[in-house]
Amino acid sequence: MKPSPLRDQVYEILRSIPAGKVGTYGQLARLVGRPKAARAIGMFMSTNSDAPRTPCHRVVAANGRLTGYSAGNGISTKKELLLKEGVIFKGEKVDLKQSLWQPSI
DNA sequence: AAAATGACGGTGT
DNA sequence: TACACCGCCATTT
Repeated sequence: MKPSPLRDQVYEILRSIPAGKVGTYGQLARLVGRPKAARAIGMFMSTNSDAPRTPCHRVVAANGRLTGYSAGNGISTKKELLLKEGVIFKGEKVDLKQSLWQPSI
């Protein structure tokens, strides 16, 4: 993948999300200074080559829904991973109320 | 350079 | 709660 400063920055923040917690695309977008670039952030995840290194599976939609995953068996694998890390699920969605990552304020 | 694409978010009905 | 629409952004063709 071609190097992208913004992508690298997103990955760096993504690495700071602890196991058992999840972040949202919009949240990451905001942290990199592009509050409305959630969509672009999603593209960075899809093109991620650092799967094991970057916990891209800890990123979910703002409503807690798992919108995609490039590795394993897709959403299923992503859900299993999060569940295994201790993330609380509410049906098909993540219980953001308890598992939403809260960046340093 | 312009148009199309996609792992989004918010609002309205 | 479910579905439809619009707005936004970076990457790719």
